[in-house]
Amino acid sequence: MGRAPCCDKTKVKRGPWSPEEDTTLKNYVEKYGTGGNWITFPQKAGLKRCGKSCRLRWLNYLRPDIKHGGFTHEEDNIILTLYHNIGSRWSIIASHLPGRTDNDVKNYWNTKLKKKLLTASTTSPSTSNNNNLRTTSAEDSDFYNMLMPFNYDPFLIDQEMMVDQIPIPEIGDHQLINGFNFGFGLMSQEAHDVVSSTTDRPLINRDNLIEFQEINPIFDYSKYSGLMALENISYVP
DNA sequence: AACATTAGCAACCGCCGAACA
DNA sequence: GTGTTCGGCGGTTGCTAATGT
Repeated sequence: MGRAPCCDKTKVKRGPWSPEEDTTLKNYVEKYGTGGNWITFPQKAGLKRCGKSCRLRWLNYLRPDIKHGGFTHEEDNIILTLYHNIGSRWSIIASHLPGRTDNDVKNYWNTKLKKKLLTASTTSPSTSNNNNLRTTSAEDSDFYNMLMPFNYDPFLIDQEMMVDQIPIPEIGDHQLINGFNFGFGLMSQEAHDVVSSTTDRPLINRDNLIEFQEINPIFDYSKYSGLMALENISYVP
């Protein structure tokens, strides 16, 4: 037997909110607050709505600090960067975008960003004509593409890391791969040792490269000593 | 002009974990 | 320790407007 529903769906209004309902909800919250209990809120506020519906309406639409309107390129970058780091944890991503809600970010991702990303990823880096970023070599692009089927995303190494501790770019070269400006670099053993001993930057080390060599012998990983994790990505619109 | 398709977005659903009795 | 309640979350649905045929 499943959980009891939070309210009797036959006795509450559903669907789009009317301006009158919005006003009632807004006025009540501004005057008395939410009372710490959304389930009993509708009765207290005089709304014939489910408590969850009231909560959603307030958080996603009526809150005074909500930002309406299109997303900026800067916001695009933040969403894409965080999505690569932590996946579809929309509430965390939204918390880094003042005035945006998880629902907004989720909708924006599903309707626009995902498509942009697909378009970008199907565009060969070597044919990109973007002048701001130099394109990567075909070999580097192949290298990254090789990682993806193994689900070996450098970002995932530190998935537990707090999102506000994502390493800030310092060194490395920026290269345009699949529509992203990657700040990673294949390193000498010496450089790899220095970086791994002085930062907590996620790294793919030589052992991992050897693993990849075993899994897919077509690409020659043996000439690399390490791969520095992605430092920064920015979406190329 | 009429209909079909697509895009955008608000709202709902159901699961999960924290808090509490 | 166990069961219940509620808030929060991500996935999904469904409505409306915009666009295409």
